[in-house]
Amino acid sequence: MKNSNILVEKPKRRTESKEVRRRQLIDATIASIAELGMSNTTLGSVAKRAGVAHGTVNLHFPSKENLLEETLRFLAEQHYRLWLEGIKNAPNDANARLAAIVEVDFKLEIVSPQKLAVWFSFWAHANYRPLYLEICSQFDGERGGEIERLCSQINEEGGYLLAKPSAIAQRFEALIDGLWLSMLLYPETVTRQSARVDAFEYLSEVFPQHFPLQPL
Amino acid sequence: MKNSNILVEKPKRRTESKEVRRRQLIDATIASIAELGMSNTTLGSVAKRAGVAHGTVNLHFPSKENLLEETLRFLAEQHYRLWLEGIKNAPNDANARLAAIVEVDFKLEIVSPQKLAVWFSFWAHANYRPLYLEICSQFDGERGGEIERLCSQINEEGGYLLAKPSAIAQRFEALIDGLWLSMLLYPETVTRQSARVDAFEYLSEVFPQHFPLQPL
Amino acid sequence: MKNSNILVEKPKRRTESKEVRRRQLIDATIASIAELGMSNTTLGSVAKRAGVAHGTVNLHFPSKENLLEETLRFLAEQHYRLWLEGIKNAPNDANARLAAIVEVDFKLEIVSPQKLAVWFSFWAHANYRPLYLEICSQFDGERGGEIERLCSQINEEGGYLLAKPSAIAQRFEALIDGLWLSMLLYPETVTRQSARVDAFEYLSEVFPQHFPLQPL
Amino acid sequence: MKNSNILVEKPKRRTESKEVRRRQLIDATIASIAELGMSNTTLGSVAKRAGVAHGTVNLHFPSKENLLEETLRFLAEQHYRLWLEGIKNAPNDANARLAAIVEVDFKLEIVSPQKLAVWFSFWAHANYRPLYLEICSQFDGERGGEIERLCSQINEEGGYLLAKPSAIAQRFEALIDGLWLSMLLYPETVTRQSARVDAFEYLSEVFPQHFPLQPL
DNA sequence: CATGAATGAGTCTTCATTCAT
DNA sequence: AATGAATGAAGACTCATTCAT
Repeated sequence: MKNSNILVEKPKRRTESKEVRRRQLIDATIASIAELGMSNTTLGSVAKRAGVAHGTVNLHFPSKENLLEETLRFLAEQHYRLWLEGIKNAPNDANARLAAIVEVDFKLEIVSPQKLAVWFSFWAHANYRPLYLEICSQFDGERGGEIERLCSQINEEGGYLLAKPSAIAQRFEALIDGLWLSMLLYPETVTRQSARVDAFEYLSEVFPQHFPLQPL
Repeated sequence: MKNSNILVEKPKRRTESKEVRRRQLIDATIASIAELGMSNTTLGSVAKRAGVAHGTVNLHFPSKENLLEETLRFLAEQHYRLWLEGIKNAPNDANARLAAIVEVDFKLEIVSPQKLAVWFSFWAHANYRPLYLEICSQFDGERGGEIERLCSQINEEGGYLLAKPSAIAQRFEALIDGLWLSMLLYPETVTRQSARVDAFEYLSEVFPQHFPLQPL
Repeated sequence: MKNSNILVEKPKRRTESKEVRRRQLIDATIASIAELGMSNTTLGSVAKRAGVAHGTVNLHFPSKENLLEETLRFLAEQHYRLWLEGIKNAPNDANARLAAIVEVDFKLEIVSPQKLAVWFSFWAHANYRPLYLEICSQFDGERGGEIERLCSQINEEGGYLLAKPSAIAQRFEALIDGLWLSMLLYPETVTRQSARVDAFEYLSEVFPQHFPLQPL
Repeated sequence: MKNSNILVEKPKRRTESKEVRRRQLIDATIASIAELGMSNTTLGSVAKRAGVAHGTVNLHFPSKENLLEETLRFLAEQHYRLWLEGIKNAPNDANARLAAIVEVDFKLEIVSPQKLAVWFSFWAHANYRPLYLEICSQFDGERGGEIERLCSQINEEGGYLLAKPSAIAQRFEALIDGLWLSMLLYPETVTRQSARVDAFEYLSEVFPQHFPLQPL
């Protein structure tokens, strides 16, 4: 009935606008969490930033909790999407792919000050909101696996004789997380650029041939 | 100014029991934040865990905000105290001192699951609670400076020819933070022991002579 | 004034479908009140049961209050209509007419579980929604008058020597209401049939010659 | 500790005052339901009538639903208490006891206009709030059993030859409920006194020797 | 010192009503 | 006529803080 006429665009437009509104609200949520913190983020603060009325948030998200979940999911999916794109477009050698991963991890869309704040807010709640962890973990696993694979390959190629590429990979991931934290806490001294360089320098330390030190 | 030395506690109260009660409430706060998250931590949840009545919390801390600050201060102080002790007791060579610092950073008293959760909760709020940052930053600065100094010295001693010991130092700190996050999020796979080893392996990578790889 | 004859519906609308839709919504209202209670009945719950969109209810009824009024009016009218029909079709003797009234009062269309629930919901609000009472009272008065007249006549015919037929009539009406309540509260033990028998037994008690006890 | 000194009255006073407050809030709930109806009764309307602040209601009752339940329980218990007292103080013959039951059922404490409104509000919700029914049913069952027993006894004593005393009893209970409804809907014409007389007249009709008609 | 009753501001959520499509 | 997105007022409930005991 409603969609019997395939040429009718209305239903689609409605749906679209609904998606737009959801996205708008998620953006507002990110802004609010970044600005006020998760504890001080209220449906009011979100609605205000989205420029809509109070009740509109609950119209699109059944509950505040659901809004937060969807916000995290959005961040996770965005990271995943850019990550896929990054490794797809990278040359097919291991170090180029690893580099591509790093580049994504320090793209503005991923680690804007706002989004950093949101990521850490969610992580701070991971213990008692298992769903938060779940939302991230699929991608995290996939990414971790890929990094490990790449490290293994590079290790072999270079004959670096390092015992456990898996340890290097894990350490590398931890390093990036730590750099993210530094960027969050000390944005004046640790910038996106400096952190990115830092990450690459780590790769230079462990895989000197594949990642020759950039002369600054 | 007001907080010229943020980590130094107010002069000792008259009654000892008052101090005891304060400590009890801070412990309860840590437990509550770890268990319920910061957003769900209420004076009620703290009082319950401390086994005292509702109003007692406000008797010892003028406000909830102050309780949180004092809790963070307690954690920061504890870390500072153990850190001081660690480097005081360490042999006087640079790598021993650096190792001592790592040991402290993975002591149970510092990175128990509870305390990890609390640390990240505070960091997640650092952006809009500048005081939180302030409380940490004095110690963080001192520790960072020391690490940098030690790295420089080791670098010189070993003739590692790495361009910037300061970068190594920063990267090292970031790595530790990242390991903390891994311990928080994936306590099953990243334990205190494994994370500690990871940190030392990093030192082995950059200062192989000073930190020879431990054969497992 | 405005409601000089409260039970008479507004003049027929232009479109037939409008009337149909109104009836559909009233049925949905009855279903919703029966299922969820009056407090939990929302325009949403009504729309859902009617299978229409949210805003459609307000298209046909200016307000929720008006919808409720019209629903009550519908019930009252329906009772009135069946009552008129019942006494019209009854033989012309008093006891047959009284019996006819009882039969109507226990017809499924009048005392279905759903409708019972709705009746009592409205009565529970009669105190502060005078209009509800008004809607019922015209019919109630007429019916009460008729019952009293019939009782008087029967009383005279039978020479029962009961002081006040008016009291008998009132008592009889109260009994029926009470039986309705029993049917509402204990549908398992008090059924339409058993309640009907009960009502007739009462008539047997007071007018034994006119209503001889039915041997079961 | 707290109660070590048996002479200390404080703890008791506290408890007492808590009970007093609860009662106060239940009274306010009854007043509000009677005045505004159940749907329009809010925690605010209750708090206002009790002369306390908004949050105080939730301090003593975990939820609005619980407040309503406790209110119903209070009414049911009050009825039960007066009923027990009534039959305890009555002479030991069946008709006196039956009369006592009627007297209780029309006592002002039981059928004040306010309380009538509340009773019917609860009954109107009985279908989807099974707990409401549960709260009433224990007493209702006990009372019903007693009435039936008394009717049986009276029937035997009088040799009334009425087939089923149980039916008479049920009818009697229904009649009282119906009279309550009349009192609720038409307080001007059906008063406590008139309804009480009505009930007794019914008994005169079925048990003429035991309940001779009162000459008015 | 400690208690816990009371307060009332703040938050989430629901929902009647409006209105653009 | 019908839809359903948007609104915002109102309600239930929470909780930091106060204060009498």
